[in-house]
Amino acid sequence: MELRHLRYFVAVAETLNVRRAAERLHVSQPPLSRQLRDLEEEMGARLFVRTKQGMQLTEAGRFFLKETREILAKTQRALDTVQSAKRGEIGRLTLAYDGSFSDPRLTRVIRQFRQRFPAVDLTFSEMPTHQQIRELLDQHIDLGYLGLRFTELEKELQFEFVSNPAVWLVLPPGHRLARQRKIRLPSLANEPFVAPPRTAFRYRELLLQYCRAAGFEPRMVHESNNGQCMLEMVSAGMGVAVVPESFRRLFAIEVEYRPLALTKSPLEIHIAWHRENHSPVLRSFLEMFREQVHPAGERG
Amino acid sequence: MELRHLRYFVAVAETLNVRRAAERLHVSQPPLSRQLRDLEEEMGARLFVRTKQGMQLTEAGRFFLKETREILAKTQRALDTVQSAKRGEIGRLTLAYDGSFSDPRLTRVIRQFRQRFPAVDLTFSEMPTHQQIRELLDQHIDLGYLGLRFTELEKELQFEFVSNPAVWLVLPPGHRLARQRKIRLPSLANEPFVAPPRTAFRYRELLLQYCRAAGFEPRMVHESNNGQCMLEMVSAGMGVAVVPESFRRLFAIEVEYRPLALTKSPLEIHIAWHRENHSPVLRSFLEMFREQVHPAGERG
DNA sequence: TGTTATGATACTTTGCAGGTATCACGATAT
DNA sequence: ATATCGTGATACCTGCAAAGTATCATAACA
Repeated sequence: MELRHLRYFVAVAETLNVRRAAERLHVSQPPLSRQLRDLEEEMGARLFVRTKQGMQLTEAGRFFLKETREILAKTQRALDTVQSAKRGEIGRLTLAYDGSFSDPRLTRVIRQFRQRFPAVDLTFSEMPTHQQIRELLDQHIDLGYLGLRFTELEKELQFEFVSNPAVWLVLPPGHRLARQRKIRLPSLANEPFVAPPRTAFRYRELLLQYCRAAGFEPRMVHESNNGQCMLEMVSAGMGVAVVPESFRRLFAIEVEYRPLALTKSPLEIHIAWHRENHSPVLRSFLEMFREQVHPAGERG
Repeated sequence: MELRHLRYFVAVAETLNVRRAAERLHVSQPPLSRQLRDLEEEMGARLFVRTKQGMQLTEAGRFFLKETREILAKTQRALDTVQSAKRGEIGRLTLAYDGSFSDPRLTRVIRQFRQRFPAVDLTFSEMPTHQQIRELLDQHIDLGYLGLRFTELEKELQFEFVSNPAVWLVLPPGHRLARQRKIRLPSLANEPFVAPPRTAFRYRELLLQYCRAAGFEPRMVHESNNGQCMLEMVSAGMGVAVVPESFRRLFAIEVEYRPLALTKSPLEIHIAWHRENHSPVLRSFLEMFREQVHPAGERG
């Protein structure tokens, strides 16, 4: 039995007239008669009684009609579902972000996405950059939001630049440099630095490079475990630190923020996904994210 | 799209291996590959990603698999339903009985049938014989339970003899004939007869024939509208009547019943159905009814 | 480096859906 | 009565597409 048989059966059951049904189906009458007969033979039951004028459904036929209509409707829905899935309006999306680089644009996109595609099961979790890389490679998450670029290292991943968030100098309250409004790197030559967490080793490397370019080797002290910890240490007077601007919003810790005069921020926010991840849901999300980050008028 | 595509898709989705799926489907591998490709092309979406080792479902594929399984299960159920309907285990059955010939065997069969085929929507209603004939001819009811035979008249109907219920003479209380235990027809030559209802004209005709055969023309008085009315009239002393034995159970009216010595009862209970009614439910009912009326050991 | 698995492709065969012509039969009109 | 129309069924032909055979490209694996 094929769907063709069901489609033909419904047409005849609805018109109770083989010729008109054939017309509606855009076939000639004899093949339709034949298919009907085949269908009846296959299930070993009459679905119609052939009377003088037209056909009449049998008891079995009436039941079959009801179920057949449901089957055909269900196949139509299945096709629609696939279309939706294809357009990325359905499915699952797992994304991660590095809390140190919290970006209101990201949460805004997520909110929008939830609204536009309510059928998508969207989960996201906080995760440091280095862990995101691992999870992306294992295809455990669909999209990462990373504080640094790893392009050269990870050929299996696709990176897309988002922004260069500024970095700020953080001073203990009342620090002598706090009197200046803007501070240049060389002024920090003799300051102890609160080191970024070991996990953010690439950021640390970049900081070192900048300092060396400014002509000094920074003295790293009291390595911290996370952003909050870094600020606590600075607040306690253990040293100065250089942190992403997002920290100002994230932590309510009593420290002084000062702009740092740098030719270019060491930070590069990227989103990243696995090259072999062709999920249409991901594509939909990327589209929406790009629109948020580079609104239509702002391009080129 | 045909069910074939769905069956093939499920097999491949379950094995994630085209060759093994082909084996399971008893086809060779290339046609299966081709059908899969056709299916994907038709809905313009990839259902599988072809990787090094075997196939992997896409997001769309996973959704489609779920719905496809439901569709296939539903078609199976539809086929089963038709089989049940064919065996008369499902459907509708409308039957009527003439209350004047109420028969405990009929209600017993109905009770049994309800139990055995709970999925059958069984309705039955009281209806005088002549009306049943009309409704049978119009195919408004499936089965009638009639007090008289109409075989010669109604070629479109199929009759089946059930029984010859006895008729009883009904006398007003204290009537002179009530002293005899059994009464022969000629004794009634001079009695006024309470006539059966006009609708039961065939019964009336038969009664007349019997009386004429006994050598007298009965004097019919006070034509009644129904059985109850007949007995009321007899009870009021307006005359005598000849009624089916079921009246003794049906009506609690103060009259005297006496056996009537007749060579053969004028009553012939038949069941009847339309010749073109091939409803399997009807056939199931008939089978059960016959078993009740002529139990297995009693035949031949 | 051969062997064995994977799925895809090229080509042939064949089964069957669909087409045309026609029949049998009944209803209806003439 | 007879012709005409409408019903579905049947016989037969055609063509397409599903299924089969043989083979390839590729990757995993021994």
